[in-house]
Amino acid sequence: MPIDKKFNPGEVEKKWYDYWLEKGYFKAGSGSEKPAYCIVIPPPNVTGSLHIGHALDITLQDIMIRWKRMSGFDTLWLPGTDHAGIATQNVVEKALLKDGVDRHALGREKFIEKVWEWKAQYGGTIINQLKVMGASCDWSRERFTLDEGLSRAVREVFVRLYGEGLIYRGDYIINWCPRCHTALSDLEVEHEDTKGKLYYIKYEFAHEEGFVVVATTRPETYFGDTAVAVNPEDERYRDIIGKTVKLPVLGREIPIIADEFVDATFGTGAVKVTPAHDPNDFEIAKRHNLPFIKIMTGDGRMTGETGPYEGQDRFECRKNVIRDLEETGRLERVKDHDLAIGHCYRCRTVVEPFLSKQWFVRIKPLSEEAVSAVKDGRVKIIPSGWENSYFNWMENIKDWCISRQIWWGHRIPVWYCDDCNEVIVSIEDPTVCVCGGVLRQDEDVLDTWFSSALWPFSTLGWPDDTDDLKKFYPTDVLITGFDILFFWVARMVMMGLKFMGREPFRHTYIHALIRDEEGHKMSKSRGNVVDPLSMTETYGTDAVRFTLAAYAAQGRDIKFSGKRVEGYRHFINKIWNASRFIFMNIREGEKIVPLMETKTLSLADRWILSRLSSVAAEVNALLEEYRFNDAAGVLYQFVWHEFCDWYLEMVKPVLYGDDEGTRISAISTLVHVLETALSLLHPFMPFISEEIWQQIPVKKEVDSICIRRYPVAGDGIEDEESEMNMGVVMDAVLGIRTIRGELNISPSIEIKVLIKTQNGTEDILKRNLVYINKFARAGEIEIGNNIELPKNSATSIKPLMEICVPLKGLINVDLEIDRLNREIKKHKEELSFISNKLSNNGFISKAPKAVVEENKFKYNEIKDKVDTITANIEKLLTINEEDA
RNA sequence: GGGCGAUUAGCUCAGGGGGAGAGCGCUGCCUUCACACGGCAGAGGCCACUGGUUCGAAACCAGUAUCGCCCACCA
Repeated sequence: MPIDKKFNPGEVEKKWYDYWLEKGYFKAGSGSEKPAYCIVIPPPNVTGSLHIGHALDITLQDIMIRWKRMSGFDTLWLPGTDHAGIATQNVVEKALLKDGVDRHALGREKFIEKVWEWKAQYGGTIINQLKVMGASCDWSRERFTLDEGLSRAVREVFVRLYGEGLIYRGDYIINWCPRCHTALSDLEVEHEDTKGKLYYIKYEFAHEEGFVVVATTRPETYFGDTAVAVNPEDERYRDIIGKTVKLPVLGREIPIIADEFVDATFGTGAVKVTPAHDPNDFEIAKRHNLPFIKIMTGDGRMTGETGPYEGQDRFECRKNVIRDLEETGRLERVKDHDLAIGHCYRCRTVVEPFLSKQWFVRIKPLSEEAVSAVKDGRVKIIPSGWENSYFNWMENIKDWCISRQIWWGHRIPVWYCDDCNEVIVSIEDPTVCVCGGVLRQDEDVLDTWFSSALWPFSTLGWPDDTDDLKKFYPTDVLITGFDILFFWVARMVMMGLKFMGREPFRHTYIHALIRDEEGHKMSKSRGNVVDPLSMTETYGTDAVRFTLAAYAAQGRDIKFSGKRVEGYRHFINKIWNASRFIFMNIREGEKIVPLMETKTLSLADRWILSRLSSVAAEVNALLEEYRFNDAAGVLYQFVWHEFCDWYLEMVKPVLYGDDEGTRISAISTLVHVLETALSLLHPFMPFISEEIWQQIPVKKEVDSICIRRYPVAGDGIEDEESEMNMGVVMDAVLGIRTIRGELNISPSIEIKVLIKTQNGTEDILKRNLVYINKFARAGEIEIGNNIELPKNSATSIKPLMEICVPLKGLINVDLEIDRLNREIKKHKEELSFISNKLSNNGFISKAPKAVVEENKFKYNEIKDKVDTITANIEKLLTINEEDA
């Protein structure tokens, strides 16, 4: 029964993905009796395209979902996309600009229409790419954060938080991106260590001779100064508190005040206070009732408050200010100074601290509960190392600025009446004010992360009490990268607890970042981005998925390269060819006997079935703990080395032999192990496992491997004795192979082998002569407890046996002597190590009995081995002498 | 400034108180009827450093060094 010589991933992937969709296997059924298992996808940006980080995310989630689906759960993997306010607006804005269209000229409504058009055109891209990766999402439940339902959830949450006083509006210093023209939350600012300068500027007293020197990194902000502050304890400045100084150029008089905040040891100990452009100064100003003067516009240009500098760009202005101060002798000195400059996380522009009226979430009441949820285990963070970061952030959390001065997003559901100053906060759009006046909706939209924070319940139908919500909330696990732990994970916990009264997910598995081959972060500017889709085209999706899983050890970044994927493609190839081999040996029209009905299982059959049992148990246990790399490793080791290298070789004599009974058993075993192994592998490599499984010529209880029952220990046969006996046979084979390999005995030469056995191994070996014969290419094999070993021979000592290959006419005796000497050296080192232990009274008295016994046993074993090898060397030396 | 992580074979990394592991690479042999994207056999490591705990440490603890990351309003 034929199977293609080569595995062709491209064709197969498309075929089976379509098949799965058509059959509706990914659809969750709320009515099902099965227990629920749910994962919500971290919604990718709707304008985005799949990068390698997504690929990892998706692979791990799909492994969990496919595993649970096969394990009898009603699984829901809920997919969707995020409107990604600033990012999307920027993308569309740029595209329009290319056509010479400015968004302001277009107007708000028209612009938003354009974004929706854009979404319609490109929004499907990333969804299709998820499908290429094999993601088994329930596409019938796909959501978008700006959907009607989700928008309703957003309004509901806003209105309720406002009603409870947890949302407020006010003038505060926020982070402002002059390019995106919007406020940003603290999280959206990325600090970058920069080598900057500290400028020392002289402020002259207004009514007497002399001056005070202040130090600043942003000299251009001095136009907004409304005071100079010193520490009240600072002796140097005690006398000048209360005096006034004049600002250079402007001549405006400002007071010298005392405030505890000032660190006397930094700079000159005197600080310029710029309340509208610095968060600390803002606080100082509130304490001292200082005025707030805005010196910069929203796009980073200087205002009329800066006199001659009006209209200049902030950086240009800085240069000019420094130059002018220097020319007028007011720049005392300039010092190198390292500082962290904040950049917009969407466009990399330097952000400005900016006084502005914004909306905020009072976050402390929400964060406290979110902390307890993790502390008492309602939410488990895996790996647990991230808990500290989570607590640290939650405990130092500051109010969340949620308003954005952009157009694409959920518009804030607040209306103002120009006539009576009424403020209406409402879920439904109001038409007119109570006073009959005209209402005007707040111009701002909400932070994208505000809607993402609701994702685990808004997608399930909240605020309605839907069946999905009842069945699938709380979800089981959230899988994502650590980069959005605060942005998203933490906020979902807060919002889920607040509005559902339950945690949004029981586990959150935080995976590492994928880096390039050299360990650098992948970025477009660096040009080291690996495109996962071109990888799947080159190597096949299964290989990419398996690679990602195999490298996804907890807690460490993954260095990724095509070379590694290539390595695992070899594994795919191995699986394909092993299957091909099995199919080749099934006769035309042959009916495969179910394993349970076979009566003549050989040692090899029983051994591989026992191993299969252990492997199934291990894989399940490892997946339960999100140890993807270990699970992948166990499967790799089992399939390649145990199944292919040993078992397939061992059945060959049976398959080509003429004992029909053992052949039938072997075929049953082969098919059973193949089918089970493919099932175990399916979550990791869905396509090839389906392709091969579909071709296995047995009666199937289901139409796809993806809904087959996931194997457990009972799918094999636990048989310790067979594993032990097989170990003996393997030892014999390995011993002979070592001799052959190291003494370079050509494979074409058939050798004679003598094995001197002890303690019942004689029987085991005699019963399994066929294997030794084949693996060792031994013609004549003599086995027995009391056989005489010839002098002129190469030897290999294994537990319970001494293997002997007569050398006469085969090889150089010196070569064997060298080899044995090397071996004896190794053993002697080991021996002295153990003997040191055993002669240590502390060890004998304090170490566990079993450990002591084990060491004694080992000592004797190695001692015997050394003695035997020594004797063998003696014998060989005698021969050399005789020859000479 | 605070916190976290890493340091194990040439490379990439698992492991985690009693025998140093894997993959790739390397060396030798093998074009054997599933697979050369293969098979067999090998070589290769004071598990970063210094102390401590212990009968026993690569593992646990403390410190040091180097690298990386996260958080942070000292102008």
